[in-house]
Amino acid sequence: MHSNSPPLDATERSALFACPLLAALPEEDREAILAWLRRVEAAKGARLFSEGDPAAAFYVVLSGWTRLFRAEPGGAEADVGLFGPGHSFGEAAMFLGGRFPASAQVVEPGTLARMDLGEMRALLDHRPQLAMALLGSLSLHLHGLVGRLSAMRLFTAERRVASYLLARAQEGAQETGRVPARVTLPYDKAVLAGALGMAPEALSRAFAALRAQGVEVRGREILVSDSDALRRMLD
Amino acid sequence: MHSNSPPLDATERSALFACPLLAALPEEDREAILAWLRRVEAAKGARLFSEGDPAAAFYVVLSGWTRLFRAEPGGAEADVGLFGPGHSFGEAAMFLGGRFPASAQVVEPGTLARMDLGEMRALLDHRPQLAMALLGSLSLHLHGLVGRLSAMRLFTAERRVASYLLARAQEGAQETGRVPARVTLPYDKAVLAGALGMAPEALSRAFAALRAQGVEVRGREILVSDSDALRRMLD
DNA sequence: CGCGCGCCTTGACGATCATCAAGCGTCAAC
DNA sequence: GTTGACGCTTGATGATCGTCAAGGCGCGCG
Repeated sequence: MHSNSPPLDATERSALFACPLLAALPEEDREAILAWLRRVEAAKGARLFSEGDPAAAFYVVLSGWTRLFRAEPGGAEADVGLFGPGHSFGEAAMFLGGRFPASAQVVEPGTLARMDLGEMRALLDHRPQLAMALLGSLSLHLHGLVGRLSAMRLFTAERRVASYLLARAQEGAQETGRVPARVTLPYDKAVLAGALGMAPEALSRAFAALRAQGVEVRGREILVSDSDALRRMLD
Repeated sequence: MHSNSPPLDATERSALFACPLLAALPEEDREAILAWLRRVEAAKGARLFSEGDPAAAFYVVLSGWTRLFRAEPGGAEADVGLFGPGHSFGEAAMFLGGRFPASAQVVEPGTLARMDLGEMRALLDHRPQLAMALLGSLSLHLHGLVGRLSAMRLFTAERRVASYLLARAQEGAQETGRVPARVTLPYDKAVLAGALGMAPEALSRAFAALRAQGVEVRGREILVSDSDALRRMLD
């Protein structure tokens, strides 16, 4: 850990090493990276970097949520990523000519680990495992974008929401088949709407339509009383 | 080159080494890869692999064009990539649990170089430069998808077409500012439509609307008589 | 030459979804 | 308790684009 950076607490450390980028690294590489990480606290709405900025660092989310998006001069924005604890973002900028192709904004306050890209590059030259870890991480990001892009063209807003709820429900319900499943949104509905590629109003309407399939929304708590009904929508 | 594979002609070799994946490699690594490549001839419509298939190989396009897409049970398809001479695809599957997340179909006949993923993995362990090359290649793919995804949400079909024409026009006109610029489509319009995220009918209508900006379409030949008019659309 | 087949265009229609605007609940501050 | 801010919902409207259907154009083949 860099000298002028406060130490990580237990939760933060576990998020850090849950990250695909670091999870599989040998102890030696982990420590080399740890030595260069800086802990960053970020308030809701904070901008970590903007499209076109010189790419100085990448981040691992320790707590909170951060979205990546591109903006138009007109003011419209399109989200291209949403990252929570144990997710990394910005690594690819290292290989893309030194500029960030998107902006990053914290949508739920929390802490992040910030890693200088120059230092990362230097480490990379002597640590083959690190390159493999990066390859895995980039592949995951690639896969995520392929899923997003195709979902947007293949599924209606309502189906995308149903799909999201199902994924979150069975990820929460490790304890097999609890009914009704409860999903707790970790961010504002407007954030979810952006991630699913729709306007907040469209998300609200999708929830309303899904009441017919046993979906009950109260604030950030969502009850899914009949997950089979949702599954049937996605055939 | 693998024993039971015919040799590459000059055009094919130049496409191969124009590929970002191979261009920056030291001579030694290039030859190691060359030794394992197989030349593949592909007819129009040929399926190289399908979504869900075990990921056996990745490809470099030597001539012709190949599209990557995801399909829905209902039959709808969403394109997630379109690759021509000097482009590689499928590398990421090596790190994604052994299955292709999308299907590949040849849309313009030609030849490809096929590289076994298992062999690639073996090479990777002893050749750090190869890992760096892969990182660059994946980053490029990532960047492409970010561009696609955001363009689809931020721009109308007509603007996406205008943007495509501009990019192709000034890429073709290395000889500064020839007017009118001529763009030749290397594939069917239906393929372009898919790549731009629209139905073929929508592409046709976009072309019709762009006649007002001096765009004249005759088959695969497109004349752009006033590229400034196009640029003005994209503010 | 005429026929048929792909590929593309054009028209008509409808579905989906963004946008604008208004209203409502919750919560914190005063 | 009232006020106001904020996040969300709901309604009304319109733009964009997908879909279905019909027709045209070029081209190879008989």
